[in-house]
Amino acid sequence: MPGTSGPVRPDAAADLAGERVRQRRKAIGLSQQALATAVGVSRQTIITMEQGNYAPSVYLALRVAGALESEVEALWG
Amino acid sequence: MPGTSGPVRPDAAADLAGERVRQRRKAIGLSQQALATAVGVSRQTIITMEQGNYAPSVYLALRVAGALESEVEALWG
DNA sequence: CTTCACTGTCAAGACCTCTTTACGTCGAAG
DNA sequence: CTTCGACGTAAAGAGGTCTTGACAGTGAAG
Repeated sequence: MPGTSGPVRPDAAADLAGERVRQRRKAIGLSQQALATAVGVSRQTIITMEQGNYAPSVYLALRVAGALESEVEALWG
Repeated sequence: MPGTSGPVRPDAAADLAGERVRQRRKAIGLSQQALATAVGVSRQTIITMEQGNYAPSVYLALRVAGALESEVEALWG
């Protein structure tokens, strides 16, 4: 019983994905709302995602990576 | 209200990811149980994943991609 | 025929993703 | 000082992920 239940979360190390997403978003010049709209989710979702300690679905991750002109492995790997 | 709620799922087209995972797993020569153990989840999770219509967390996707010597974008993109 | 590995189905339960609404702060204008 | 955009927090609710355990079908091997 790894996590006992619930979505698979980040391994040991920290959850740096959120910070990477935030930096990439700012680099692209998008507001949280703009990114949210671009990937089709609520602003809350983006906020939570950047806050870390959050495991989005692969599909959301793929969309975000796309909107940020990056790759899933680069942001969450 | 895109999906109204719940994890972001695949867009329009079919959910071919499951089939890709299955083919890659067999190509590598792993049983569902072996893959499950390798990525640290239950066999049920692998079964459901190959069945399609399922949106794993990015982290699980990354582990599966790793175990199958592939990439997230290649399997779920 | 019995055994065993592999695959699949069903189901209850714990924890989580994502939504919507509402409210609070801060800095940059006007 | 008021307004507005961008960010943050809180909280309730629908629906999903992942777990465990039990049970069943298939094909290969003894």
